[in-house]
Amino acid sequence: MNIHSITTSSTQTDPGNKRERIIHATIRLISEYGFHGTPISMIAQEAGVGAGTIYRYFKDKDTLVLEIFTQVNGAFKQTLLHGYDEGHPVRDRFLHLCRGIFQYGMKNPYEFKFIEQFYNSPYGTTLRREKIFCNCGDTGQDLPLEQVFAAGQAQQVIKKLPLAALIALAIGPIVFLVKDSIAGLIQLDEATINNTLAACWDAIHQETGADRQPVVTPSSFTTEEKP
Amino acid sequence: MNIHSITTSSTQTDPGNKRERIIHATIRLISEYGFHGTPISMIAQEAGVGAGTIYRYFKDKDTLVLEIFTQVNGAFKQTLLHGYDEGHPVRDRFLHLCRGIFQYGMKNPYEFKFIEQFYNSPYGTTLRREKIFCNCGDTGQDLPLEQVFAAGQAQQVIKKLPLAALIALAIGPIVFLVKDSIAGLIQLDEATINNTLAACWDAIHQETGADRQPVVTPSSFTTEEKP
DNA sequence: ACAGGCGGAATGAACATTCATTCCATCACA
DNA sequence: TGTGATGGAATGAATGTTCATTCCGCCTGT
Repeated sequence: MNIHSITTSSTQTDPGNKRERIIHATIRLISEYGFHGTPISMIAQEAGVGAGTIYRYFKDKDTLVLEIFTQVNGAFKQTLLHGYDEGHPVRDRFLHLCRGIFQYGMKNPYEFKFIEQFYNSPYGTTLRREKIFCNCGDTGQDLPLEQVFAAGQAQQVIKKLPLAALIALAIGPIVFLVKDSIAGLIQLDEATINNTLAACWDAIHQETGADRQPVVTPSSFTTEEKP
Repeated sequence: MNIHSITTSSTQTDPGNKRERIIHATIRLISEYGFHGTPISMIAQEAGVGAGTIYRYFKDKDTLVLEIFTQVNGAFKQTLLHGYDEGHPVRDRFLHLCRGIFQYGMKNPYEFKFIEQFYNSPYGTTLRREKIFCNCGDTGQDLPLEQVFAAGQAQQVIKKLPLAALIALAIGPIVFLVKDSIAGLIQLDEATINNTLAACWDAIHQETGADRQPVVTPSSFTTEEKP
């Protein structure tokens, strides 16, 4: 295949980039066909390696997928934190995270769908359950979304809803939209994205008397002013 | 394909019940393990029939699943229309439909997840794409959600966002929350459900001077919600 | 007695995993 | 520098398993 090239460091690390190729092939195929829908043979072909080679890098199919998930999920979370500033207002932090999810999905469609697939598999469900019921064993790498919600509730700018509901309201629409976009069902321009993210904020936003929209107040409705 | 419809008076045996059992077993298992993750043998065992019997009622596995999807999806849509009144205000109609999705998911978790699985499979994606690009071949059975959105936009009570975005904002959180609930990760009380649905409305709601709508009952017109 | 529904063993295709073999860069030695 | 030895990496045919589908003898209702 390759001529002498960069054979400098001898036989150690993955000359042909094979591990990388296997990983990418797996992500791409599983994101489309799911775990049981993508045989090892298909992965090998897509990666341009022999089937046996995969087992040189990964113990078995389960391990392969689990390892990829850990890596991809970690990178994803890392991406979200880029440019994230805890000092910013709650709304800004919220929008930053939501936009991050959005952009990650648009830029990494295969990884995004791979993560989705994983979370919706029995294994992913188990994992999520364990994460909730015993908060142990994690690096505290959790999405800072929870903290934003807590802060927002303390400031009374975010509705008093259970965490799960807030997460659903924030992330649900984004996942939905990104999937449609990836599938080629829609084309999103910048304005639509911004407006949709703002709408996610509207969903969780707790209105207070202080920040009511600066619009006309119908006098007929304001007869009672807090007796 | 066809089963002679039980030749006249067959008051006994088990003719209809078996088909039913096969269908339910398929829904339950596929909702959990996905299409490729549930072998025919597993379905047969769960249904309490021989593997061969399944082929007496369905041509092959694909047909089985497709037929079930058509049936379940139809019943689901039908459920949503129960008690639906086109004459009601936009917000009421919207909440009716959203609540319908929610309740259907809570009452029929296996069917709900089955539909999900199907829509997320390559076949489901193709189907959705066709549905969008050529609006042909359907019984006009579409979710009336689109009509609610159109009406709401005409009345300027719903944001001017692309249909896909509105759908994502409305349905995304519900699907998310129902899945969590089915997985046993959360327990939802009536108030939380109501508030979450209201939040979905907030997401798509276009504020005008005429309405401020904190969740409130008609009896008390207090616009302030703070104790 | 018999027509046809039924269960489940039979069948061949497809799958995950293994393994004997090939390949090739490096190196010892002349 | 040339030559052959060495060992890890790569491969795909081989292996045992599981799958979807078919087939056949049993059994039940009439």
